[in-house]
Amino acid sequence: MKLSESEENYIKSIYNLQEKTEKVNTNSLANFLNTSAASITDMLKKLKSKKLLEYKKYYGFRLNEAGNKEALKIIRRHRLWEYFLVAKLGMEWEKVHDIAEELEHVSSSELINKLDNYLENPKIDPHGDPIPDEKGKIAVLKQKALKDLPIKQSATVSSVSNQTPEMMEMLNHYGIGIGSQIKVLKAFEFDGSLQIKIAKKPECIISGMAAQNIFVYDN
Amino acid sequence: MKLSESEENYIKSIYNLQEKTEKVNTNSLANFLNTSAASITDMLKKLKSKKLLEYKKYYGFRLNEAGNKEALKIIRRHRLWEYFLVAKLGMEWEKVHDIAEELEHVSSSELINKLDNYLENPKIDPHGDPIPDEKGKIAVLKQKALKDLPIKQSATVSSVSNQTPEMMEMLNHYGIGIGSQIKVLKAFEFDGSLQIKIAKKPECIISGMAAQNIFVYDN
DNA sequence: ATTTATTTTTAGATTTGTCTAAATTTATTT
DNA sequence: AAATAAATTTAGACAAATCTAAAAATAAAT
Repeated sequence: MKLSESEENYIKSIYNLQEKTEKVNTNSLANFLNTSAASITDMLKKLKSKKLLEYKKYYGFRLNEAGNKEALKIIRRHRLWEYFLVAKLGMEWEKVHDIAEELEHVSSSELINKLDNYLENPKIDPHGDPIPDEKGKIAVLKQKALKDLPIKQSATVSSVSNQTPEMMEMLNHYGIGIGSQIKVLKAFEFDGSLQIKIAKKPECIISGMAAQNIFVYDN
Repeated sequence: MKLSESEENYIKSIYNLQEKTEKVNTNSLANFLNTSAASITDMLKKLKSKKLLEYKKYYGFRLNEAGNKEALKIIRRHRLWEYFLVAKLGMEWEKVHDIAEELEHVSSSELINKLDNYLENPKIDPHGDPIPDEKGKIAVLKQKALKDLPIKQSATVSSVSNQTPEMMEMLNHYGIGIGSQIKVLKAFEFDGSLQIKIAKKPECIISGMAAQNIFVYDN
Protein backbone atom coordinates (compact mmCIF):
# COMPACT_ATOMS: atom_id res chain seq x y z
CA MET A 1 0.00 0.00 0.00
CA LYS A 2 1.29 3.42 -0.99
CA LEU A 3 1.01 5.86 1.89
CA SER A 4 1.71 9.57 2.08
CA GLU A 5 4.40 10.88 4.39
CA SER A 6 1.73 12.21 6.71
CA GLU A 7 -0.15 8.97 6.85
CA GLU A 8 3.07 7.18 7.65
CA ASN A 9 3.86 9.57 10.46
CA TYR A 10 0.47 9.06 12.04
CA ILE A 11 0.64 5.30 11.81
CA LYS A 12 4.11 5.15 13.24
CA SER A 13 3.18 7.46 16.10
CA ILE A 14 0.09 5.47 16.96
CA TYR A 15 2.17 2.31 17.02
CA ASN A 16 4.85 3.83 19.19
CA LEU A 17 2.34 5.25 21.65
CA GLN A 18 0.47 1.95 21.81
CA GLU A 19 3.73 0.24 22.75
CA LYS A 20 4.38 2.57 25.63
CA THR A 21 1.06 3.58 27.10
CA GLU A 22 -2.11 1.74 27.88
CA LYS A 23 -4.61 3.86 25.99
CA VAL A 24 -3.93 6.23 23.11
CA ASN A 25 -6.47 8.98 22.66
CA THR A 26 -6.95 11.87 20.30
CA ASN A 27 -5.41 14.47 22.54
CA SER A 28 -2.33 12.49 23.45
CA LEU A 29 -1.67 11.78 19.80
CA ALA A 30 -2.23 15.43 18.91
CA ASN A 31 0.20 16.37 21.62
CA PHE A 32 2.76 13.83 20.48
CA LEU A 33 2.57 14.94 16.85
CA ASN A 34 2.45 18.58 17.80
CA THR A 35 -0.73 19.18 15.91
CA SER A 36 -4.37 19.90 16.67
CA ALA A 37 -6.98 17.40 17.81
CA ALA A 38 -9.05 18.27 14.73
CA SER A 39 -6.24 17.10 12.46
CA ILE A 40 -6.11 13.82 14.31
CA THR A 41 -9.80 13.22 13.76
CA ASP A 42 -9.43 13.96 10.07
CA MET A 43 -6.61 11.50 9.70
CA LEU A 44 -8.35 8.82 11.75
CA LYS A 45 -11.22 8.91 9.28
CA LYS A 46 -8.83 8.58 6.41
CA LEU A 47 -6.89 5.69 7.92
CA LYS A 48 -10.14 3.98 8.78
CA SER A 49 -11.31 4.29 5.19
CA LYS A 50 -8.03 2.71 4.14
CA LYS A 51 -8.72 -0.11 6.58
CA LEU A 52 -5.60 0.46 8.62
CA LEU A 53 -7.29 1.04 11.94
CA GLU A 54 -10.44 0.44 13.89
CA TYR A 55 -12.13 3.62 14.86
CA LYS A 56 -15.48 4.48 16.34
CA LYS A 57 -16.36 8.07 16.94
CA TYR A 58 -15.75 9.16 20.52
CA TYR A 59 -14.91 5.60 21.49
CA GLY A 60 -11.28 5.42 20.52
CA PHE A 61 -9.07 3.84 17.90
CA ARG A 62 -6.43 1.19 17.41
CA LEU A 63 -4.29 -0.07 14.57
CA ASN A 64 -5.58 -3.29 13.09
CA GLU A 65 -3.50 -6.09 11.60
CA ALA A 66 -2.79 -4.23 8.36
CA GLY A 67 -1.98 -1.02 10.24
CA ASN A 68 0.45 -2.79 12.48
CA LYS A 69 2.16 -4.30 9.50
CA GLU A 70 2.61 -0.90 7.91
CA ALA A 71 3.88 0.56 11.17
CA LEU A 72 6.50 -2.14 11.47
CA LYS A 73 7.72 -1.48 7.96
CA ILE A 74 8.20 2.20 8.74
CA ILE A 75 9.88 1.46 12.04
CA ARG A 76 12.17 -1.02 10.35
CA ARG A 77 13.28 1.64 7.89
CA HIS A 78 13.73 4.21 10.60
CA ARG A 79 15.86 2.00 12.81
CA LEU A 80 17.99 0.60 10.01
CA TRP A 81 18.82 4.13 8.91
CA GLU A 82 19.65 5.11 12.48
CA TYR A 83 21.96 2.16 12.69
CA PHE A 84 23.57 3.11 9.41
CA LEU A 85 24.10 6.71 10.46
CA VAL A 86 25.80 5.74 13.68
CA ALA A 87 27.66 2.59 12.66
CA LYS A 88 28.81 3.64 9.20
CA LEU A 89 28.81 7.40 9.08
CA GLY A 90 29.87 7.85 12.69
CA MET A 91 27.10 10.30 13.54
CA GLU A 92 26.15 11.00 17.11
CA TRP A 93 23.11 9.52 18.80
CA GLU A 94 21.09 12.66 19.31
CA LYS A 95 21.40 13.73 15.72
CA VAL A 96 20.34 10.56 13.95
CA HIS A 97 16.70 10.54 14.95
CA ASP A 98 15.66 13.59 12.96
CA ILE A 99 17.50 12.47 9.85
CA ALA A 100 16.04 8.98 10.09
CA GLU A 101 12.59 10.60 10.31
CA GLU A 102 13.15 11.77 6.76
CA LEU A 103 14.94 8.75 5.38
CA GLU A 104 12.28 6.38 6.68
CA HIS A 105 9.79 7.56 4.06
CA VAL A 106 11.83 6.21 1.18
CA SER A 107 10.00 2.97 0.82
CA SER A 108 11.74 0.79 -1.76
CA SER A 109 11.82 -2.62 -0.16
CA GLU A 110 14.79 -3.64 -2.27
CA LEU A 111 16.71 -0.68 -0.88
CA ILE A 112 15.84 -1.54 2.68
CA ASN A 113 16.62 -5.22 2.39
CA LYS A 114 19.96 -4.49 0.78
CA LEU A 115 20.73 -1.96 3.45
CA ASP A 116 19.82 -4.51 6.11
CA ASN A 117 22.13 -6.98 4.47
CA TYR A 118 24.93 -4.46 4.14
CA LEU A 119 24.68 -3.66 7.85
CA GLU A 120 24.77 -7.41 8.56
CA ASN A 121 21.23 -7.65 9.84
CA PRO A 122 21.47 -5.69 13.06
CA LYS A 123 18.91 -6.63 15.68
CA ILE A 124 18.97 -3.49 17.82
CA ASP A 125 19.25 0.15 16.86
CA PRO A 126 21.59 2.67 18.51
CA HIS A 127 18.93 3.65 21.03
CA GLY A 128 18.55 0.04 22.09
CA ASP A 129 15.25 -0.55 20.30
CA PRO A 130 14.76 -3.76 18.33
CA ILE A 131 14.74 -3.66 14.52
CA PRO A 132 11.89 -5.56 12.83
CA ASP A 133 12.98 -8.01 10.14
CA GLU A 134 11.62 -8.14 6.61
CA LYS A 135 8.53 -9.95 7.81
CA GLY A 136 7.87 -7.52 10.62
CA LYS A 137 9.13 -9.82 13.32
CA ILE A 138 10.93 -8.22 16.24
CA ALA A 139 13.55 -10.24 18.08
CA VAL A 140 13.18 -10.24 21.84
CA LEU A 141 16.77 -9.73 22.83
CA LYS A 142 17.41 -8.75 26.37
CA GLN A 143 20.23 -6.29 26.55
CA LYS A 144 22.52 -6.08 29.50
CA ALA A 145 25.19 -3.68 30.66
CA LEU A 146 28.66 -4.81 29.65
CA LYS A 147 29.55 -5.01 33.33
CA ASP A 148 27.00 -7.81 33.69
CA LEU A 149 28.30 -9.86 30.77
CA PRO A 150 29.82 -13.16 31.97
CA ILE A 151 33.55 -13.58 31.42
CA LYS A 152 34.59 -14.91 27.99
CA GLN A 153 31.10 -14.84 26.58
CA SER A 154 31.04 -13.01 23.28
CA ALA A 155 28.34 -10.43 22.63
CA THR A 156 27.39 -7.56 20.32
CA VAL A 157 27.49 -3.92 21.35
CA SER A 158 23.98 -2.57 20.90
CA SER A 159 23.82 0.85 22.50
CA VAL A 160 25.42 3.31 24.88
CA SER A 161 23.44 5.16 27.49
CA ASN A 162 25.74 8.06 28.24
CA GLN A 163 26.38 9.83 24.98
CA THR A 164 28.59 12.70 26.02
CA PRO A 165 31.30 13.79 23.60
CA GLU A 166 33.79 12.50 26.18
CA MET A 167 32.23 9.05 26.10
CA MET A 168 32.12 9.04 22.33
CA GLU A 169 35.74 10.08 22.16
CA MET A 170 36.77 7.21 24.37
CA LEU A 171 34.71 4.62 22.50
CA ASN A 172 36.22 5.86 19.32
CA HIS A 173 39.67 5.53 20.76
CA TYR A 174 39.07 1.90 21.72
CA GLY A 175 37.37 1.16 18.42
CA ILE A 176 34.11 0.25 20.14
CA GLY A 177 31.04 0.93 18.03
CA ILE A 178 27.48 -0.18 17.54
CA GLY A 179 27.66 -3.75 16.25
CA SER A 180 31.17 -4.48 17.53
CA GLN A 181 31.81 -8.02 18.70
CA ILE A 182 33.02 -7.84 22.28
CA LYS A 183 34.23 -10.21 24.98
CA VAL A 184 35.25 -9.65 28.60
CA LEU A 185 38.54 -11.35 29.41
CA LYS A 186 38.93 -10.37 33.04
CA ALA A 187 37.12 -8.28 35.61
CA PHE A 188 39.00 -6.36 38.26
CA GLU A 189 36.95 -6.32 41.40
CA PHE A 190 38.85 -3.49 42.95
CA ASP A 191 37.37 -0.80 40.71
CA GLY A 192 35.06 -2.69 38.42
CA SER A 193 37.29 -2.15 35.41
CA LEU A 194 37.30 -4.78 32.67
CA GLN A 195 39.87 -6.20 30.35
CA ILE A 196 38.08 -6.64 27.03
CA LYS A 197 38.65 -7.76 23.47
CA ILE A 198 36.96 -6.14 20.49
CA ALA A 199 37.08 -8.17 17.30
CA LYS A 200 40.05 -7.13 15.18
CA LYS A 201 41.38 -4.76 17.85
CA PRO A 202 44.05 -5.21 20.50
CA GLU A 203 42.96 -6.05 24.03
CA CYS A 204 42.37 -3.13 26.32
CA ILE A 205 41.00 -2.12 29.70
CA ILE A 206 37.97 0.06 30.28
CA SER A 207 36.70 1.60 33.49
CA GLY A 208 33.77 0.32 35.52
CA MET A 209 31.90 3.48 34.66
CA ALA A 210 32.27 2.84 30.96
CA ALA A 211 31.24 -0.81 31.47
CA GLN A 212 28.05 0.40 33.10
CA ASN A 213 27.08 2.55 30.15
CA ILE A 214 27.80 0.17 27.33
CA PHE A 215 25.01 -2.25 26.48
CA VAL A 216 25.33 -5.56 24.70
CA TYR A 217 23.24 -8.56 23.74
CA ASP A 218 24.22 -12.21 23.47
CA ASN A 219 24.98 -13.68 20.10
CA MET B 1 17.16 28.05 2.26
CA LYS B 2 14.45 25.52 3.05
CA LEU B 3 12.75 24.32 -0.12
CA SER B 4 9.80 22.00 -0.63
CA GLU B 5 10.26 18.75 -2.48
CA SER B 6 8.43 20.21 -5.45
CA GLU B 7 10.53 23.34 -5.56
CA GLU B 8 13.64 21.18 -5.46
CA ASN B 9 12.41 19.06 -8.33
CA TYR B 10 11.73 22.08 -10.49
CA ILE B 11 15.11 23.65 -9.74
CA LYS B 12 16.98 20.47 -10.42
CA SER B 13 15.11 19.91 -13.68
CA ILE B 14 15.74 23.42 -14.89
CA TYR B 15 19.42 23.00 -14.12
CA ASN B 16 19.63 19.67 -15.90
CA LEU B 17 17.81 20.95 -18.98
CA GLN B 18 19.98 24.06 -19.10
CA GLU B 19 23.04 21.83 -19.13
CA LYS B 20 21.81 19.85 -22.08
CA THR B 21 19.82 22.16 -24.31
CA GLU B 22 20.27 25.70 -25.47
CA LYS B 23 16.97 27.18 -24.40
CA VAL B 24 14.58 25.87 -21.77
CA ASN B 25 10.99 26.95 -22.18
CA THR B 26 7.74 26.38 -20.34
CA ASN B 27 6.54 23.57 -22.53
CA SER B 28 9.77 21.61 -22.57
CA LEU B 29 9.97 21.81 -18.81
CA ALA B 30 6.33 20.75 -18.49
CA ASN B 31 7.07 17.85 -20.76
CA PHE B 32 10.17 16.88 -18.84
CA LEU B 33 8.39 17.00 -15.50
CA ASN B 34 5.31 15.33 -16.86
CA THR B 35 3.06 18.11 -15.73
CA SER B 36 1.02 20.92 -17.29
CA ALA B 37 2.35 24.21 -18.59
CA ALA B 38 0.10 26.00 -16.12
CA SER B 39 1.86 24.34 -13.23
CA ILE B 40 5.19 25.48 -14.59
CA THR B 41 4.05 29.07 -14.71
CA ASP B 42 2.81 28.85 -11.14
CA MET B 43 6.11 27.52 -9.92
CA LEU B 44 8.15 30.03 -11.92
CA LYS B 45 6.36 32.82 -10.11
CA LYS B 46 7.09 31.19 -6.81
CA LEU B 47 10.75 30.61 -7.52
CA LYS B 48 11.08 34.15 -8.78
CA SER B 49 9.58 35.48 -5.57
CA LYS B 50 12.15 33.42 -3.70
CA LYS B 51 14.84 34.99 -5.85
CA LEU B 52 16.09 31.74 -7.28
CA LEU B 53 15.53 32.57 -10.91
CA GLU B 54 15.12 35.37 -13.37
CA TYR B 55 11.76 35.33 -15.03
CA LYS B 56 9.88 37.75 -17.21
CA LYS B 57 6.45 36.82 -18.44
CA TYR B 58 6.46 35.37 -21.94
CA TYR B 59 10.17 36.11 -22.24
CA GLY B 60 11.65 33.05 -20.59
CA PHE B 61 13.47 32.16 -17.41
CA ARG B 62 16.84 31.05 -16.09
CA LEU B 63 18.30 30.08 -12.74
CA ASN B 64 20.30 32.86 -11.16
CA GLU B 65 23.35 32.48 -8.94
CA ALA B 66 21.36 31.40 -5.89
CA GLY B 67 19.25 29.01 -7.94
CA ASN B 68 22.29 27.38 -9.42
CA LYS B 69 23.75 26.93 -5.98
CA GLU B 70 20.61 25.20 -4.78
CA ALA B 71 20.52 23.00 -7.87
CA LEU B 72 24.08 21.88 -7.29
CA LYS B 73 23.30 20.94 -3.71
CA ILE B 74 20.42 18.76 -4.83
CA ILE B 75 22.46 17.19 -7.60
CA ARG B 76 25.28 16.52 -5.17
CA ARG B 77 22.90 14.65 -2.90
CA HIS B 78 21.38 12.73 -5.76
CA ARG B 79 24.68 11.58 -7.17
CA LEU B 80 26.23 10.68 -3.84
CA TRP B 81 23.26 8.50 -3.05
CA GLU B 82 23.48 6.86 -6.46
CA TYR B 83 27.11 6.13 -5.80
CA PHE B 84 26.27 4.70 -2.41
CA LEU B 85 23.53 2.48 -3.77
CA VAL B 86 25.78 0.99 -6.42
CA ALA B 87 29.14 0.90 -4.65
CA LYS B 88 27.98 -0.13 -1.18
CA LEU B 89 24.63 -1.83 -1.54
CA GLY B 90 25.43 -3.44 -4.88
CA MET B 91 22.29 -2.22 -6.60
CA GLU B 92 22.00 -2.14 -10.35
CA TRP B 93 22.38 0.98 -12.43
CA GLU B 94 18.86 1.25 -13.75
CA LYS B 95 17.30 0.98 -10.34
CA VAL B 96 19.26 3.58 -8.45
CA HIS B 97 17.94 6.67 -10.17
CA ASP B 98 14.41 6.46 -8.84
CA ILE B 99 15.53 5.77 -5.31
CA ALA B 100 18.04 8.60 -5.40
CA GLU B 101 15.19 10.87 -6.54
CA GLU B 102 13.66 10.31 -3.13
CA LEU B 103 16.80 10.29 -1.03
CA GLU B 104 18.04 13.55 -2.54
CA HIS B 105 15.41 15.52 -0.66
CA VAL B 106 16.87 14.71 2.74
CA SER B 107 18.87 17.84 3.13
CA SER B 108 20.99 17.62 6.26
CA SER B 109 24.38 18.89 5.18
CA GLU B 110 26.09 17.00 7.97
CA LEU B 111 24.58 13.80 6.64
CA ILE B 112 25.71 14.49 3.10
CA ASN B 113 29.21 15.50 4.03
CA LYS B 114 29.65 12.44 6.20
CA LEU B 115 28.30 10.26 3.43
CA ASP B 116 30.72 11.88 1.00
CA ASN B 117 33.53 11.18 3.38
CA TYR B 118 32.42 7.61 3.96
CA LEU B 119 32.39 7.00 0.22
CA GLU B 120 35.89 8.52 0.03
CA ASN B 121 34.84 11.59 -1.92
CA PRO B 122 33.89 10.08 -5.25
CA LYS B 123 34.17 12.45 -8.20
CA ILE B 124 31.88 10.69 -10.65
CA ASP B 125 28.58 8.90 -10.14
CA PRO B 126 27.71 5.47 -11.57
CA HIS B 127 26.24 7.04 -14.70
CA GLY B 128 29.47 8.89 -15.35
CA ASP B 129 28.21 12.30 -14.23
CA PRO B 130 30.43 14.43 -11.99
CA ILE B 131 29.54 14.90 -8.32
CA PRO B 132 29.66 18.50 -7.04
CA ASP B 133 31.72 18.99 -3.90
CA GLU B 134 30.55 20.69 -0.73
CA LYS B 135 31.08 24.09 -2.30
CA GLY B 136 29.23 23.22 -5.47
CA LYS B 137 32.34 22.79 -7.54
CA ILE B 138 32.31 20.12 -10.19
CA ALA B 139 35.57 18.48 -11.16
CA VAL B 140 36.21 18.32 -14.86
CA LEU B 141 37.50 14.80 -15.14
CA LYS B 142 37.65 13.30 -18.52
CA GLN B 143 36.75 9.68 -18.40
CA LYS B 144 38.20 7.18 -20.79
CA ALA B 145 37.49 3.59 -21.64
CA LEU B 146 39.73 1.19 -19.76
CA LYS B 147 41.09 0.01 -23.10
CA ASP B 148 42.55 3.51 -23.61
CA LEU B 149 44.25 3.68 -20.22
CA PRO B 150 48.05 3.70 -20.62
CA ILE B 151 49.90 0.71 -19.21
CA LYS B 152 50.76 0.83 -15.50
CA GLN B 153 48.89 4.05 -14.89
CA SER B 154 46.55 3.69 -11.97
CA ALA B 155 42.99 4.96 -12.27
CA THR B 156 39.57 4.78 -10.65
CA VAL B 157 36.64 2.88 -12.10
CA SER B 158 33.85 5.41 -12.61
CA SER B 159 31.13 3.78 -14.65
CA VAL B 160 30.17 0.93 -16.94
CA SER B 161 28.27 1.47 -20.15
CA ASN B 162 26.88 -1.98 -20.78
CA GLN B 163 24.91 -2.94 -17.73
CA THR B 164 23.55 -6.33 -18.64
CA PRO B 165 23.23 -8.91 -15.88
CA GLU B 166 25.99 -10.84 -17.65
CA MET B 167 28.32 -7.86 -17.46
CA MET B 168 27.45 -7.27 -13.81
CA GLU B 169 28.07 -10.90 -13.02
CA MET B 170 31.49 -10.77 -14.57
CA LEU B 171 32.48 -7.54 -12.85
CA ASN B 172 31.35 -9.02 -9.60
CA HIS B 173 33.44 -12.09 -10.22
CA TYR B 174 36.57 -10.04 -10.79
CA GLY B 175 35.80 -7.76 -7.84
CA ILE B 176 35.56 -4.70 -10.09
CA GLY B 177 33.18 -2.06 -8.79
CA ILE B 178 32.54 1.65 -8.94
CA GLY B 179 35.45 3.32 -7.18
CA SER B 180 37.86 0.41 -7.55
CA GLN B 181 41.51 1.30 -8.06
CA ILE B 182 42.63 -0.30 -11.28
CA LYS B 183 45.83 -0.62 -13.30
CA VAL B 184 46.56 -2.24 -16.66
CA LEU B 185 49.63 -4.45 -16.50
CA LYS B 186 49.72 -5.73 -20.04
CA ALA B 187 47.67 -5.42 -23.22
CA PHE B 188 47.38 -8.29 -25.67
CA GLU B 189 47.16 -6.89 -29.14
CA PHE B 190 45.83 -10.09 -30.61
CA ASP B 191 42.35 -9.74 -29.14
CA GLY B 192 42.52 -6.53 -27.14
CA SER B 193 42.33 -8.36 -23.84
CA LEU B 194 44.04 -6.82 -20.82
CA GLN B 195 45.87 -8.13 -17.83
CA ILE B 196 44.78 -5.92 -14.96
CA LYS B 197 45.24 -5.44 -11.25
CA ILE B 198 42.44 -4.32 -8.95
CA ALA B 199 43.58 -3.07 -5.55
CA LYS B 200 43.51 -5.92 -3.02
CA LYS B 201 42.57 -8.53 -5.62
CA PRO B 202 44.66 -11.00 -7.54
CA GLU B 203 45.70 -10.12 -11.08
CA CYS B 204 43.38 -11.21 -13.84
CA ILE B 205 42.65 -10.91 -17.52
CA ILE B 206 39.57 -9.31 -19.04
CA SER B 207 38.37 -9.32 -22.62
CA GLY B 208 38.69 -6.43 -25.04
CA MET B 209 34.94 -6.12 -25.07
CA ALA B 210 34.85 -5.66 -21.31
CA ALA B 211 37.71 -3.15 -21.53
CA GLN B 212 35.63 -1.11 -23.94
CA ASN B 213 32.70 -0.87 -21.60
CA ILE B 214 34.48 -0.05 -18.38
CA PHE B 215 35.23 3.63 -17.83
CA VAL B 216 37.89 5.11 -15.59
CA TYR B 217 39.43 8.43 -14.70
CA ASP B 218 42.98 9.26 -13.73
CA ASN B 219 43.87 9.71 -10.10
C1' DA C 1 0.31 42.83 -42.75
C1' DT C 2 -3.34 39.93 -41.62
C1' DT C 3 -4.44 35.50 -40.38
C1' DT C 4 -3.37 31.27 -38.22
C1' DA C 5 -0.83 28.52 -35.09
C1' DT C 6 1.87 28.01 -31.02
C1' DT C 7 3.21 29.15 -26.56
C1' DT C 8 2.37 31.03 -22.24
C1' DT C 9 -0.43 32.85 -18.72
C1' DT C 10 -4.71 33.51 -16.08
C1' DA C 11 -8.97 32.09 -13.87
C1' DG C 12 -11.17 29.00 -11.32
C1' DA C 13 -11.54 24.25 -9.38
C1' DT C 14 -9.60 20.19 -6.77
C1' DT C 15 -6.91 17.45 -3.32
C1' DT C 16 -4.21 16.96 0.85
C1' DG C 17 -3.18 18.27 5.19
C1' DT C 18 -3.63 21.59 8.18
C1' DC C 19 -5.90 25.26 11.26
C1' DT C 20 -9.53 27.81 14.63
C1' DA C 21 -13.80 28.15 16.64
C1' DA C 22 -18.08 26.21 17.59
C1' DA C 23 -20.87 22.17 18.53
C1' DT C 24 -21.40 17.69 20.36
C1' DT C 25 -20.47 13.79 23.21
C1' DT C 26 -18.57 11.70 27.23
C1' DA C 27 -16.69 12.12 31.96
C1' DT C 28 -16.57 14.21 36.48
C1' DT C 29 -18.32 16.75 40.39
C1' DT C 30 -21.11 18.29 43.64
C1' DA D 1 -29.10 13.70 38.30
C1' DA D 2 -28.08 18.29 36.99
C1' DA D 3 -24.24 21.14 36.22
C1' DT D 4 -19.66 21.68 34.90
C1' DA D 5 -15.46 20.18 32.77
C1' DA D 6 -12.89 17.70 29.42
C1' DA D 7 -12.38 15.36 25.18
C1' DT D 8 -13.73 14.80 20.55
C1' DT D 9 -15.80 15.94 16.31
C1' DT D 10 -17.74 19.08 12.81
C1' DA D 11 -17.83 23.16 10.00
C1' DG D 12 -15.57 26.20 7.44
C1' DA D 13 -11.22 28.37 6.00
C1' DC D 14 -6.47 28.29 4.19
C1' DA D 15 -1.93 27.15 1.79
C1' DA D 16 0.51 24.21 -1.51
C1' DA D 17 0.57 21.99 -5.70
C1' DT D 18 -1.81 20.49 -9.07
C1' DC D 19 -5.45 20.42 -13.01
C1' DT D 20 -8.62 22.05 -17.26
C1' DA D 21 -10.33 25.44 -20.12
C1' DA D 22 -10.22 30.01 -21.66
C1' DA D 23 -7.63 34.23 -22.61
C1' DA D 24 -3.55 36.70 -23.95
C1' DA D 25 0.87 37.22 -26.06
C1' DT D 26 4.24 35.86 -29.38
C1' DA D 27 5.73 33.44 -33.59
C1' DA D 28 4.95 31.62 -38.21
C1' DA D 29 2.70 31.51 -42.61
C1' DT D 30 0.45 33.01 -46.39
